[in-house]
Amino acid sequence: MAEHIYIEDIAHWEGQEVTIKGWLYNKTDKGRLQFLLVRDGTGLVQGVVFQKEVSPEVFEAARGVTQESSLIVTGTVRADKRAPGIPGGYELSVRNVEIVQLAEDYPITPKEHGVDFLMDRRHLWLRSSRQWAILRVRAEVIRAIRDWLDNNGFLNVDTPILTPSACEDTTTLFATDYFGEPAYLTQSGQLYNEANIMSFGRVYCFGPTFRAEKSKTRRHMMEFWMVEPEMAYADLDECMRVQEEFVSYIVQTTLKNRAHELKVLERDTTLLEKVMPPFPRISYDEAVEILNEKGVPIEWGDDFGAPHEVAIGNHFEKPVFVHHYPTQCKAFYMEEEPGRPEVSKSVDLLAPEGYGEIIGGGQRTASYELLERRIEEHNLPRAAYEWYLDLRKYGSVPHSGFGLGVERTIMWICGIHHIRETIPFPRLLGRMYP
RNA sequence: UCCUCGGUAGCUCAAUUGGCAGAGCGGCCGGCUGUUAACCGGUUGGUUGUAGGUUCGAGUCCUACCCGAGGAGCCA
Repeated sequence: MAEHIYIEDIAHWEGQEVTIKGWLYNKTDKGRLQFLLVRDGTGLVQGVVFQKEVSPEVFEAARGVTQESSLIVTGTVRADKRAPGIPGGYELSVRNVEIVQLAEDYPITPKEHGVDFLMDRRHLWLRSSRQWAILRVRAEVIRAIRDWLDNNGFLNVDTPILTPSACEDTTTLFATDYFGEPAYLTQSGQLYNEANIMSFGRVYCFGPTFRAEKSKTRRHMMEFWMVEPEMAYADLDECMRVQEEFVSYIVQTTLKNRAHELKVLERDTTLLEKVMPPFPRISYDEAVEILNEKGVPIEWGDDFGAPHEVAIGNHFEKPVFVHHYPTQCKAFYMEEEPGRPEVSKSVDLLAPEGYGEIIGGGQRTASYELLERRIEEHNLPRAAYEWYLDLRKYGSVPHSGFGLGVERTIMWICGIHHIRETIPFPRLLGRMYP
């Protein structure tokens, strides 16, 4: 009885008879020779079926099996340089083929398809090599995020998804009914993080966040995942130091553990390999100068649009910090720069290669009076923020934090064009199926 | 919300000035012992997004609507 193995381990089984349980990815019919490309979730391997070497029943099964049928193949593992697959280089001399279920008219062929067609069939599109590779990178990025934070003094403290009010005052919220009271899907766990650090020192929350903005670009989704570390007794410099260590670890770990997947994606990893601390740091003032020199005009005081982020990101080979944005561009809780209240202790991290902002963060104001004033200036409902003000009343400390957009990070690492492919079932403007 | 582009066979697309709606792929049948999105021969396949209008004649022109894509703003 042949042992059931997974394709990712196939190199360990050379010369032995094994069983692989999976689905038919593609087939080449050469008459008396059938090539079955089989996937099992861990990889892709070619089964070779010679008519002379199997029973007529088995050969008929191999000849008649259709794309995406579920099947169990048994055969001997053989090294062969010609063998395609992931990891490739090994193939199966097939002795037996058992069809579990014959798929009829699988709609997604190995040929070209349009976005609308594929998105309507996202539940099936996930089986394609490219999607498989991206989502395996996603899992690795998430694991790296948790590993680094867990191993560097951060405690995972969960923040609520249903919230009574806006965390930030700028963006649109998804509203729902909470037994007669309005409730909103969270757009950030940050304010709760700030409460949590006063108990735990360094914390992070990690979960889905929701923005009801009608953004229709390749970089936006209504539902996306964000990891938000927050640190007591950390200033802006410390915040940047943590970010560059964190991001470098995520990138290097993924390069190491997901090399096959990045190869499937034909990702040129030259620049990713250089993602190591320190990252260049420029002030908003310097960024404005660079932009105007590069012919992407901007006036001091304006926030960056996509073209500005891309231009600055492309100016450097590594991710670049832009710090001290104008106070008016950033959220109400940002700390002011002493002696220069028109700028805040904020920092964004912009990825190279045109991927734009992947982190937003900074030092939060520790002052009760300043926070109180800002809440007023932003016309926020004071009552909803009483608890948040309390944090400045009982042992306030300088503190900093940031939020990393998981999907944008995956886009950058995978080198892909659109954010919709970085999550299994994207929630986009006008699209919530499947 | 605004701007731009698009909707023709299961899929990806073509159709000249308004004049017989086509090709490749897929499917099916046949051939092939090394294919890598195989190849070769045959075959199947249409309410041209919807509703009106102009015209001898509309995929093509006009009006409205629906749907999709890309971008802007905003953001991660």
